Amino acid sequence: MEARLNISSSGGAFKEEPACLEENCSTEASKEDELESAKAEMREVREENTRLKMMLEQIEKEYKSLQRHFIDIFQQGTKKKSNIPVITPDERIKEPELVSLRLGLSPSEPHKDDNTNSSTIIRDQQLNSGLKLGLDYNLRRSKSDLMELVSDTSPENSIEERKKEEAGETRPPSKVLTTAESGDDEQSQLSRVKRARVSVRARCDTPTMNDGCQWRKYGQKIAKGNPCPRAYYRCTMAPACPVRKQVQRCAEDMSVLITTYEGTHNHPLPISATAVASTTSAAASMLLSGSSTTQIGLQSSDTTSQIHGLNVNLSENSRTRPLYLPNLPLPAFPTVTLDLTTSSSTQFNLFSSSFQSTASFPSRNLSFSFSESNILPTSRADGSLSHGTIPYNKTHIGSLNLGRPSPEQFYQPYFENNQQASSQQPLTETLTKAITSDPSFRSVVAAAISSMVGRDGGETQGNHGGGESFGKNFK
DNA sequence: CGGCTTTGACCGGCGC
DNA sequence: GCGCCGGTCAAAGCCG
Repeated sequence: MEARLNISSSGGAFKEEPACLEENCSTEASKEDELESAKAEMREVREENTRLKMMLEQIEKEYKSLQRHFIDIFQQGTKKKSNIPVITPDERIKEPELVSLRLGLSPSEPHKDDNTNSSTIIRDQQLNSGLKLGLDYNLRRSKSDLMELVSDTSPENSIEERKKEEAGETRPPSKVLTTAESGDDEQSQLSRVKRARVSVRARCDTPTMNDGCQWRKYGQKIAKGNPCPRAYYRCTMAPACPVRKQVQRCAEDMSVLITTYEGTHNHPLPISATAVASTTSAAASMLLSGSSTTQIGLQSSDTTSQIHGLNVNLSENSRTRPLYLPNLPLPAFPTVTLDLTTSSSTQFNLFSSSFQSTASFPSRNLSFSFSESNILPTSRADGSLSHGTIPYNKTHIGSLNLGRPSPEQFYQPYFENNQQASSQQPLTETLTKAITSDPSFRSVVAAAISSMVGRDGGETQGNHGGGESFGKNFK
């Protein structure tokens, strides 16, 4: 703001101090002018402050409206599942790992005006600029399409596999991968996309996380730099499912379990597994979409910003590994990591890292922060959402718990206090549903993510398979 | 008995 | 070419 402290050079009257020098009297007069201008400035500041307060009130109203909607979803979910214990605020306080979506202002810090206002502008600008972004996992598909529903790190990949299936090819999972990796440049591109991995870091006491899928261990290795063995699992829900995962404990913090998913399921999944897979798919898609986006606007060093309450960490760490992955070697393929381990602020970090050859995959470091003081969203028991659901999920919800109980505990720190049916609902599902069920939420997340991905990120998303998975348009 | 885990062997990529 | 390392295979054993 321009300071208008005009120093008047006009002479003033010398009434009380006739002996004063002309210079001193001139200073006295200019002080009065200064006082006046200061008063005027204060008035403007007050008006500006009033405007800001009004804006803040409006934002708070929007936030509370969203929060009510959030709570409604949560309560409806708990009502339909009468055996689900309702989480009381006290329980939430007791459980440090309990995470809840904090989109918008933090209740504990509701007056961060600058961030809020600026982020509102950013959101509006980005939404007006035709943002295309999505987080849902496309529940509108037919059952046949479900064969390629989840972990759609690449729609092309799905098409490729579908062609193989149509041709009656039955290859061992490893053969499928190796076949896809050979060939011309286009196939090379596909393979690069195909090999995108999603790593999930979460505090977990059990050997593996319960992600809703059935896995069979097929190998174990001691990886260099980590005394903890790395276990290799293969999806056994379908005979030829190529999806694999690697499970390894973090060397620095043994309580942190690092699960890396790779591949695309070629079979329908239970809704719990769908949630996890869709979330990882979204992360992978975001990473892969970044292959054609620029880093304009990103700072060279790791940056944390707040956009609508989302802690967005942007980093260009294509060469530097994250600090909290000190013992993981740089993988040959782009990797997105969902970090659910931050206990203090309970952050949901999402970043990609680890590029071996070139930085063709721009690194992303998102940190979705969740406030402990908010209510954790719980999906409805019937999975009904505004985005619709698929008959498969409805008919298979009951079957989720019929099979052999998996020893895995997904996001166990949270779910250990909720051992009823709600414990079968992975956190990612609730988050996904919470986001996808509310356009405002989607806008908020869209603004946050788009600010990181860049303007062409949405377009790139759309090019990844006509709206499949993460590439769905928000509107 | 079927499915799973364990574990040593094997293979291929990569760097020197 | 050689060694290292990650990833996979497959036989053996375990378990419900």
